[in-house]
Amino acid sequence: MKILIADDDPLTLDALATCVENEGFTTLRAADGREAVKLWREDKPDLLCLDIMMPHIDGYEVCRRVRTSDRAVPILFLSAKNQEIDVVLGLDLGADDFIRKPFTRSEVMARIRAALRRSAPRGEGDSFTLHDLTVRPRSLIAERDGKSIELTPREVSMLRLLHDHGGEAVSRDAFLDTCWGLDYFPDSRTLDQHMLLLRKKIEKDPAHPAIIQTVRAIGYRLGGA
Amino acid sequence: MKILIADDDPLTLDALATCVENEGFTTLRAADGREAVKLWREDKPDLLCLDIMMPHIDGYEVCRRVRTSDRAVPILFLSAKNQEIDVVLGLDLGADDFIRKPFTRSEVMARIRAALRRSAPRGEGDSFTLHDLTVRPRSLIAERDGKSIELTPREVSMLRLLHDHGGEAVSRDAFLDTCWGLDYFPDSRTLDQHMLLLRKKIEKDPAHPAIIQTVRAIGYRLGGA
DNA sequence: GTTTTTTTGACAATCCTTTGACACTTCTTC
DNA sequence: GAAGAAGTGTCAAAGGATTGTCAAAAAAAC
Repeated sequence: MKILIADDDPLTLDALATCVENEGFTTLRAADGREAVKLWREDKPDLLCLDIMMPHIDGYEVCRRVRTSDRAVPILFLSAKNQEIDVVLGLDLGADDFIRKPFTRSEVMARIRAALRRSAPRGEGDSFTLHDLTVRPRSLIAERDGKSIELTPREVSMLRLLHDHGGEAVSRDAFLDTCWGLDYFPDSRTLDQHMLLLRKKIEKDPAHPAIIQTVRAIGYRLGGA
Repeated sequence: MKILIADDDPLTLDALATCVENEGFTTLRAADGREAVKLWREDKPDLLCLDIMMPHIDGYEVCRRVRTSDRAVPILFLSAKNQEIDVVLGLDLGADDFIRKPFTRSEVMARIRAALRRSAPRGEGDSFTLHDLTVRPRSLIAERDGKSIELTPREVSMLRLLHDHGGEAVSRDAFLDTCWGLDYFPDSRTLDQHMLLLRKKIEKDPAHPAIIQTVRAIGYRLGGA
């Protein structure tokens, strides 16, 4: 998980970045708005923390530019100590939350985690995660603890369908509709067989699936937690 | 759209409620936490605005209680003028946003709309609650205190029938008609057996059912709240 | 043409439902 | 009140349906 932090005050920037890094995230640091936009383009962070008052391009403007091409990535605004945030403007620009200085370390992390949690089930785009697994559709690969697992296109498609339902059960018909053709005639064990292989690949204990749980008479769903 | 507003200061309560109503929402007004919980149970609002400092039950506690049976409904916290909000605690309890007094009318509405927007696509669908139990038909699951109980399709169907009668007794014939086929001939213990298993699953003390009460010579009903 | 992926069919394992026997409670009737 | 009737709770086990699993064939991809 990469988090972009933009602040023109070096002290604040460093304090924030350190705090975020200690929680296990990677950080991208930007000293002004222009750099923030550049870094966002290049590295596609999973979340942005933007100070509002910055040289060249202010936080609002960064948010506006990002939102023109990504309306999903969470954006948090930071405000200086005695500076009013224009909350209404921020929300209209698509901001997700606001953090007023002075802030505590735990408050910042709580808000970041909350924003990530809210945004997690979306992400139409590239990679997505389920449990401790990161799936990269373009590479047909899933990663856990740095080790990669090769997947087939159909398997990725199945995982994405599960992911997009975020914990809700997905019916067998939905699988066949989405991952196969609509007019498919499944009087067979096709779906089960694919589940079997998929579980053998991604589950730590395929006999007791933690990621893909079966919902009898319905289909399958992502395991809780 | 119903919005619950809880504040022990009548002036604030009225100002907020009026403001929200002018935007086309219906409001439920609560003067303290206890009333807020009661109103929530009865009317199932689509969003909650909770003052933190309130008599009897404070905002945190209201949030905690609501979250035990509904983890989806957006909850916003209000803070008095010179009063610190425990943001970390609030977020951990499942709050969605915080509004510090003094607030402007447009800020409040922007935050409310943003919270509703976020919650909309997560539409829990046709899930419903009975007592402290949240039933999610699509996953064949009931949840209490975050722990989930697996159900069968028939059990979900039985619970839904009970729920739809909201406290009124449901006849045994109605059960057989609705949850089984119409032309079913049950001179047997089928229904009782299903009630037995269902109670074992969802009742804290199956010997003394609190959720599913039997009405002799009629059928069953939801236990009084 | 070789390798990978997908599909199929047979069978086993599991879960859900139903049934029958019996115990228990509540209501009716004497 | 006591006895019987009706209604319900409980258990164990049978029956039916759904899903898991394997090996191997078919199809697709390289």
